[in-house]
Amino acid sequence: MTTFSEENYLKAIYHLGNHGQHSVSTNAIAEKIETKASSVTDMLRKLAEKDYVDYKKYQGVSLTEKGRLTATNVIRKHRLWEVFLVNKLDFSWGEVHDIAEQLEHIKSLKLTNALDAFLDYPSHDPHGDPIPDADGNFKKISKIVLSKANENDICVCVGVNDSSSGFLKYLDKNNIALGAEIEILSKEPFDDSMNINVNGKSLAISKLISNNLYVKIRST
Amino acid sequence: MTTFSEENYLKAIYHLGNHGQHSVSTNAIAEKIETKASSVTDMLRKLAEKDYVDYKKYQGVSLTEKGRLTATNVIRKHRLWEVFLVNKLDFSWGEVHDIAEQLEHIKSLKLTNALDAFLDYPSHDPHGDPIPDADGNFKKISKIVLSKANENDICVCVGVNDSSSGFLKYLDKNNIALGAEIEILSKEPFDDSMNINVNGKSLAISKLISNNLYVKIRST
DNA sequence: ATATATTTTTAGTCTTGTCTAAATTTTATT
DNA sequence: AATAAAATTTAGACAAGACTAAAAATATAT
Ligand SMILES: [Mn+2]
Ligand SMILES: [Mn+2]
Ligand SMILES: [Mn+2]
Ligand SMILES: [Mn+2]
Repeated sequence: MTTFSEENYLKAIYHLGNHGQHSVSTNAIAEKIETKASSVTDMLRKLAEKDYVDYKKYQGVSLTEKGRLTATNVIRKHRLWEVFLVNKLDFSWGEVHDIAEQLEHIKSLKLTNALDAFLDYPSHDPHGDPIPDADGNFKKISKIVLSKANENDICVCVGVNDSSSGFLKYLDKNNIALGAEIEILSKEPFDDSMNINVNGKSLAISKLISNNLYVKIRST
Repeated sequence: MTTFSEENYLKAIYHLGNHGQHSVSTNAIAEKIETKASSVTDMLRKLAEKDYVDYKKYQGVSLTEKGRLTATNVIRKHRLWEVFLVNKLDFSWGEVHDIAEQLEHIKSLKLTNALDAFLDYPSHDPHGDPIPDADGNFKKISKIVLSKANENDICVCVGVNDSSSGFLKYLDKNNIALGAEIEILSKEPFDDSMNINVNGKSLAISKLISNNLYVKIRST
């Protein structure tokens, strides 16, 4: 049985290592989890002891299969609960993350599966992030960051890279939600800003915005 | 902010003191929470320090208003989550308690209230226990223990005193659920057993059963 | 009233997860 | 290759929450 803290470390290693593929540095974990590097070292030894990670001193850390499965299960629960909060309890997409951080640690396989069924087996959470199945498998979708789209492209918003409530509020204010159609009117090479058309209104967005919005190109 | 452990102690004191009315002994808490008396003493000092309880050495402990409110809020969440699991996710009433023990510690007033609304403001949980409102107020219903009913009484099952999965399974096996109509056919004074009629079938039940079933007398 | 039994508290230890400060290893720079 | 810088680990401490064993207070029984 894993503790809350162990689960948070596994999740961090998973995300930092890009789906648990490559290994991760102590400092990166410390920064992500907002703790000290020495605390991370202690925890890595413990996780290695329990076979959740492969760890050799000074060499970084990577998830074992057991660790990867634990991490994806926590992520699965996190995202299912986010869907529940938005779809069933009418929360906005900016309000759900902190609550999901708590709910993701509830231990009951039956509950997770029942929730999944109750929500009609959603494939993505309210921020466009894919929900892994019980075996930790994601379906990959081909999404690009909006800044990579070209002039005259018409795209659909399919996700956000930054789920902070500040960014989400900005999007709400400008009526950009998942599924919104975005047309690239022009791109300004000097500062990488772009003019887009969304919901009939034109809008100038900075590089910071376009780098954090995922889209799918619909047509050209 | 209260920890999980603090909340469990407050809940125990609340229940043992009969809705936080009278004071509770160290040993009683230890037994309820399945911990040692010395651990209880430590925690009581901490809870007193934080003004959740009134505590004087060797004199037992009672909840302050702040403590009572915290306890009822945890109980509120526990019972709302039980309703959610049974009514929305189709869990049986014997499966929900352990999961609710986890969910009751999730901290979000907005979530609790949204859940309450989503469930249509239920007044009782799946075991017939009343759900307090946000201010910690219960509506009292007049229920008696089945053993107190008289021959020829016709009653409705409104709750259980023992929520253990063993007892609930016994009830399920005999088709006794909340709302079931129970007729007292006869009472045996020697061992306090009774013959009842439930759903057309007659059934002999021991004192242990009739002492743990709450009913309301419907007619005579 | 005194002795005995029970309850409760204290003292000291342990584990988990965190921290600071110091030591060590690795990486980068001259 | 030697040195400086950065990253990582170790050593030692602390708080929360638990435990055991011993001491102290309260309750019970003679
Ligand atoms: Mn989230
Ligand atoms: Mn999300
Ligand atoms: Mn319960
Ligand atoms: Mn209940």
